[in-house]
Amino acid sequence: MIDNLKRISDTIWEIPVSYKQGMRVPARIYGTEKLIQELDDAVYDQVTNVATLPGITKYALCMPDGHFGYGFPIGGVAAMDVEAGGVISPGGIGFDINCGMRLMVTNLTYDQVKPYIKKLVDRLYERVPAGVGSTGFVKLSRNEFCKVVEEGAQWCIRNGYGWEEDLELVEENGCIQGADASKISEKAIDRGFNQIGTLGSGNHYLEIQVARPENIYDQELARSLGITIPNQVVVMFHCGSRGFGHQVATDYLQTFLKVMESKYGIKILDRELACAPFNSPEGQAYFAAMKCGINMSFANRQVILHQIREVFSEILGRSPENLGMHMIYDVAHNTAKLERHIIDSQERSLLVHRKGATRAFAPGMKDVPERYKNIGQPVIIGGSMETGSYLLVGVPSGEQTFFSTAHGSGRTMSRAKARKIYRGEKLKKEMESRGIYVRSTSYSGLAEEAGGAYKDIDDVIEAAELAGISKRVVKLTPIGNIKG
DNA sequence: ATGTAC
Repeated sequence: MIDNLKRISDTIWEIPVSYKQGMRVPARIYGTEKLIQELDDAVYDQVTNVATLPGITKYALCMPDGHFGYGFPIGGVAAMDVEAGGVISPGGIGFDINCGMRLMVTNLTYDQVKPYIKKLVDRLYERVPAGVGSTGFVKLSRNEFCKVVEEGAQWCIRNGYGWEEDLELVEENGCIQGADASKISEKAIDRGFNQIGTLGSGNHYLEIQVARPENIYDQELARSLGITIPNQVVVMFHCGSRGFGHQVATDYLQTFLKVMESKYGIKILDRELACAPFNSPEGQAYFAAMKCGINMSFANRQVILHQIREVFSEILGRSPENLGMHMIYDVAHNTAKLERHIIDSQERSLLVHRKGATRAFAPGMKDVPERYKNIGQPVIIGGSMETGSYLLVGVPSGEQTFFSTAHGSGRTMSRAKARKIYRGEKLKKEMESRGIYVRSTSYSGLAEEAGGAYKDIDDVIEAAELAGISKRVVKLTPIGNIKG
């Protein structure tokens, strides 16, 4: 397939509209030659299917961590012009609505934390429920849950889960406007109301990490983001909207399949790309329901953050304030958001689908928190539990991807294949011998997340930087991990 | 990702 691609630069590859009937725009895949060679052929099929969707603007994009997903590739970005019949598609957002990353610093060094790492991880494992079907300690009535999904992390702050200062460091200040609980099903409420403060399973995790001096790529940017001492300990976690978001996506996929062709005359190449015009009753209902998923996820991460502060405080015998447990940022990587972008020197309203892709706004842009205005929006990219993760910032040349970048390493093999190759018990021991203490709800789940089942995170980040869609600041390496 | 299937 690589021979059919037009090489735009070392890290940008294009599939022309002539590739497939119905493509409205070319597809562009980001990656080094090595990453492109490793890419599953199904991704080409998926990203070119996306290029046929009504209203798609400029390109159907796939980020350097791209891999096969439901309908859209994971790593997919598609911006739909809502004034030109553009659609909204759950497959372009993901079942786990507002799956995302949160990162917090401490004022502790690796040497200070090392003696406590097992205690910390064991206690975090108790206090942050993980695994399929786990429920949280926040007891809510169904009515109160409906408030949470409309108010997001702001509800949490009012109810004592976190600090006022946290909110400005969450995308959308922790509450996206326009969430409407009357647009979600009873079934979604049933699945979600006891899931606030839970990690989930699969690739969801909570990790204690170190910013080693040799892994800081830009000293000044690192300092501006709060990485100020050598071997500073930070806490990163990855989770989403649990069964709640999953149910919202399921509900509206069904709705869209019913009306898409009969009512709106939209023909698609893959049922998994079910969609509706953004400006239609069904499209608007899903948009408002999806925003409930976004807020549920912000609330989920806010409560987990609170739990982490409590655990560190308990184990280390100091208050969270005294431990300097301030947030760096919380960023979503499964959303569709209405944004203004300049297309061919004209400002347009675009619904930007980012599915396994992170918003990466440049310095000076509206919606970048005041304290990061001059350096750009922080981007948190979770690697595998063995290899490490990255903190990056958005850059002006990110305009080419509607200011989007990668979200993780990207899998290179199926979960089933990883289970055949790796053993969870052995992996746990090996990781421990390398200084990473890990707790997991399932050994098979652990095997699925082996570092070897993922692309090389360094390659992905390098590709994103060379392509000019984000700039790396620091690589963070794990010392403790709780695996969902 | 997910009460891992309606």
